[in-house]
Order: sequence, then structure tokens, then C-alpha cells
Amino acid sequence: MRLAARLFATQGYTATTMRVIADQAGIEAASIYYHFSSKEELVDVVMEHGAQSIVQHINEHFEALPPDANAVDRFKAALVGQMSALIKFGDYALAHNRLLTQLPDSVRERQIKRRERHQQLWTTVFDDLRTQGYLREDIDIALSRVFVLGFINSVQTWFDPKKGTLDKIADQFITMFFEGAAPATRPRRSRKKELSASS
Amino acid sequence: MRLAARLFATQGYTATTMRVIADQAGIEAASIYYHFSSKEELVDVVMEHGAQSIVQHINEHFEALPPDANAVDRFKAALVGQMSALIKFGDYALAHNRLLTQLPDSVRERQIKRRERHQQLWTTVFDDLRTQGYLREDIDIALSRVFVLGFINSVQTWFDPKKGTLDKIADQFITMFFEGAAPATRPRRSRKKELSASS
DNA sequence: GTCTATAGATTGATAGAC
DNA sequence: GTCTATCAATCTATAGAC
Repeated sequence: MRLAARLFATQGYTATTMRVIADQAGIEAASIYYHFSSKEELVDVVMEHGAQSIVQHINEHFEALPPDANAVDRFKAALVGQMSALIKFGDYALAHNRLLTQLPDSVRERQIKRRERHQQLWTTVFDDLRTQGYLREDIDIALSRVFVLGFINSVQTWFDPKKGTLDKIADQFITMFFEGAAPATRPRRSRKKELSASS
Repeated sequence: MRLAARLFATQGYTATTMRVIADQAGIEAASIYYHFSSKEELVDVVMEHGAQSIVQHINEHFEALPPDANAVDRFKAALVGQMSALIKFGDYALAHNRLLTQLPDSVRERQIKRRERHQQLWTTVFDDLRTQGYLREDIDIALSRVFVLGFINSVQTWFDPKKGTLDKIADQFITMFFEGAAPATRPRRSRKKELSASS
């Protein structure tokens, strides 16, 4: 139920009543119970759809890679894959991202288990980057991970398809992530002194 | 009401009932109406406290800077300021970040106006970085902005004070942001070919 | 498959005692 | 400032007609 996903995502679990969902769908609230046995089951299906869509979408981008793709290629594929999933299945993905803490215990536990596939997927991507030598030794891998995922998940709140494609955004992000935002012409900053003065 | 903030943040606006808040506070639901005239007023106060705490906290970090601080110093001050605000006033800040779409229209409009101070603050920081030459010309300032804020706002979900201070995390982030995650020993990647093959 | 009607529980909020 | 008691509205879910 696409409409339910949108409502859950924006209004929250409890605030989204069966009546409002039914209104949006042009039917009566009671009719929903022919398709879903309870509100819990409905939100569970919506959440699972969101989780599965994201993982599947990323895997499709992986499979489109040439066999000799390196860790950076896979990194970009995961990046574009998850970003486009967030845009394409926006309502489901948003529900999936924002509803976890609001759910009844039984549903929440099931969803946490489903997240593990997604977590594992990104762990592999970052481990490969490091073992293939694309990450500096002095950078914490867990930090760069939240760094990247924090960015990706914010995409839903600002992406405007009129202002550029996801592929271009991913390219800019990858450039920024690997090469940094500082201009090459400027010396690499005498940071030590500045930092101790400002902290 | 600190307890109300936590409940609003985790359960959402509608799901947080006056009775549950009262339970947590050890009083009866009716007693809340002596302090706040309605549930809307209560959530409005909580949200305003969150917004104000963050802006004020960042400004305190600004004021602690030496007079000759440059744009990068101010960048780090804003970074640490907002991160520590998110940790320190976690419940208020979380409520402030997640409740916007769930609120009744009247409350939501007021909160959106309050956000503008915060937006303006970061706009200034990034504009200064660019005019002082700390950002590459080929990087979109709006993109680097969501990049940074996406990271900062994710701090609440993973920060563990036992594993490192916010100041160290900010340092690592700044290094990664300006200098990039790629090791200096490796050539700056022959990306052009890889990209066209993988997209 | 969708409807009307309604049961039973819970909600935000008020009145009035202490 | 907090309580008990209660109201009107709204919620999820069910029963049974069509």
C-alpha cells in the first residue's frame, strides 16, 4: 500500500489511522481488514517492502558492474544504488528509516533483523576499500562509514531531479570523499597549530 | 519537560499520550494542564528548547574562538558545537529533528521559522570557507553542506563517549573532509575510465 | 471486496475537591 | 499543584448485509 507508506512516513505510526489510509485509497476503514489482518501487519509489510527494495536495488547495481570492477566501483554502485532506491521508493524507504522507534515491540524486532543484510552489505564495501588500499590508514573505518551513510540517507530531504542526476551527485561525492574538499593549489593546511588554538 | 522530549523523540507526537508523560513524571495526566494549556503547547515548548539549545551552543563555541580565527576554525567550532549540542540535549534535539512532519499545522509553521536562524548560521560558515579559498572550485557548496550536516545529524545514532571524544571525531572528520579519505601514497586514482565503465 | 453499524478501549481536556 | 472523576471524540477491530 503505497498510500499507507507515505502516511506512515510523514505522520508516524500511531498518528496514521486506518480511516485516513482508507480515505486516501477511496474506501472505508473496515475494508482494509480484508487485505491485512491488523494495523501491525500493514506496517510490517510496508517496512519489509522498504528494506527489501533498498537491498535489492543495490544488488542490481552490483550485478551491472563489469567482472573486473574494483572496490571503488563497487562503492559507487552501492552509493548510487541506495540513493536511487531512496528516491524511487521514497515513501517506503522513509517509513523504513523513521518508523523503527515508533513500532510495537514485536514488529520492531523483526525489522531490526532485516536490517542486518543491509549492514553487512556496506561492511563488505568498506572492508574491500581498505584491503585494496583506497583508504588512509589513519582514518577510522567506522567513522567513514557513518560519514557516507549519513550523507546518503539525507538525500531524500534535499534531492531535486531538476538540478542534477544522482549519478553526477555520486561522482561529486566520491571526488569529495576520496580527494577532499580542499583545493589542490593550497598547501595541505598547517592544521596542528590552528586546532590547538580553537579547541 | 525532559521526559516529554524523550517520549516525543522516540514514539512520535501522536503516540506520546499525556498519560504516559505523566506516568514518567510520577503525576497524573490532569496535572500537566496546570503547567501547559494543551498538548500542542507542550510539544511547542519542547521543540523550541531543542532549536534554541543548538543555535546557542554553536554560538558559544564561536565566542570561544580567538579573534584571528579563520574560516576553518569557525567550521570546526560549528561542527563541535552542533555535535555536542546533539549529544547534550539529545532528547530535545532528536525531537526537534524528527517531529517536524508530525506536528499540527500551526505548531509546524512556527518551528520552520525558528530553523532559519540555524540555516543562516551554516550558510555563513560555508560562504566564508569558499571566499577564503578553503573549498575547491569544482565542488558544489550546497552539496558539501548537506554532506557535512548529514554526517553531523547522524551523530546521535552512533556516538559512544567511551570510544572517543567529540573533539577527536571532529578532527578526523575535518581531515577527511578537506584532505580526503584516499591515501596520499596512491596516485589520485584514474577515475575517468572506471566511472564510465560502472555507470 | 466493500459496505454500514457498532463494540470496547483510549485519547485530550475540563470540573471541582483538597 | 496535584488529585479523582468524567466527558466527548476518536481509535482499532469485528459482525454481518450486499
